[in-house]
Amino acid sequence: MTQQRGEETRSHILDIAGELFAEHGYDATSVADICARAGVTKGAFYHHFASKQSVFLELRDRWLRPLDAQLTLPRGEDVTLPQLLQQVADMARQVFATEGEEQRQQVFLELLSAARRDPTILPALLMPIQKYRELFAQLIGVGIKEGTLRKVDRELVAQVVVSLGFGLIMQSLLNPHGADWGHIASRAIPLLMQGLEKK
Amino acid sequence: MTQQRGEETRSHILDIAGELFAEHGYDATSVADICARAGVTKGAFYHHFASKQSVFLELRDRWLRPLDAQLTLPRGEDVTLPQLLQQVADMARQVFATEGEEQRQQVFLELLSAARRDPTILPALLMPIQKYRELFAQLIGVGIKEGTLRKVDRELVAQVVVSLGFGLIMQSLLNPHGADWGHIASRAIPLLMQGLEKK
DNA sequence: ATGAAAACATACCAAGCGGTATGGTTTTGA
DNA sequence: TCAAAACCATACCGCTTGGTATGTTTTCAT
Repeated sequence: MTQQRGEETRSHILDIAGELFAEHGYDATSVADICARAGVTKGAFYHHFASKQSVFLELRDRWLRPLDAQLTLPRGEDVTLPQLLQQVADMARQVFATEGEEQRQQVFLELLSAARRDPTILPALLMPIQKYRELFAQLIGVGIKEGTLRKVDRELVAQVVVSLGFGLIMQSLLNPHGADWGHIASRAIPLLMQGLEKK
Repeated sequence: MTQQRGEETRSHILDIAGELFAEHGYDATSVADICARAGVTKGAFYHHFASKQSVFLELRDRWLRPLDAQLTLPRGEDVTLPQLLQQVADMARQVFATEGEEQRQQVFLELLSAARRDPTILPALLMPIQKYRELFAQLIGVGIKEGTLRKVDRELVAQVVVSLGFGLIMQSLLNPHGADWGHIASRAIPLLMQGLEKK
């Protein structure tokens, strides 16, 4: 059976590998590097993991799982649209402020390029995006029925919102301290909703 | 002096390297791979290029240059805002339709991850984005003075537009045939401009 | 206490990498 | 025509890499 000490070093190796992948990328990180910073030798590493790639795959699952959970947050039956929007805006703000998000975003790039070489990763990356899109489409639909919003193509609007979020994340990744991305994100959504035209 | 045959094989190597970098990524592409597909040997390769990295840097310049040129396109003194917007929308559509764009977008990812390890690349990536942002901000300013648009934070709107474009590009990269991205892009901009609120 | 299984360390390897040294071939200009 | 320069091929090298084989220590149920 798996013992306690083993599980600790195993997850420790996983953590360190995550750090290094985020810092230098997957290819540029050698198994020796991981072992060195983790304070372990290759013997320990290959006792717990079959290969370097298997570590990456396990990290991928670890990073993708929370995305699913976050999706069901702003749901609810008897809430008004403005409330929901505020919730979404706050959530967007949190994405950029939460501790540990920086690393996750860095790894996101690694996953992106990995998805090209290994297409089996792609659906797992696409799924949350699609879920978000559906969620927003539904939200817009509610707004239209409420009479709060004009009759617009909800699919298109949802696509726009998701793309906007995507772009903001990417930019914050490129230039983390170039702007207050959380602030921008939280202001962008109301702006989108109230529109630009005069009156 | 540089001779003709030399220039041909040189640019041929450059092309092949571009293909392979787009297909498998920079790290996963070996010099031997490039030589093999290009139908040359290492002798030819290292006669024309100092290192593998220098090839990448030259490709980077080749890919970044057209971005600059495109930026000055929609300028002009005596054009109205609607005209400009249509121009921008059409331009956005072209970004996704142009032949060879797929490869450029693939390489964009490579540049993104490379920018992390080599921060000297980053400014060259950030510059076009900032230029676009300034351009749009100026555009919005014109619209406001014209009375076509409400008084809004032009910096914020510009940021939103750029982020939206960024997000669309990234999504089209992830899921090239999942949607008609050109169509979405060309419809998103008018949507942004006319807003969402009733009346 | 003890033996077996789990956890880890050490030493090593074949393969592939970017890059070089050197020598042959083609082109060019005088 | 002919030497010099540009062009390209072959063979090789030092180094790093992911991975393995094997031995040693730690843990734990009996």
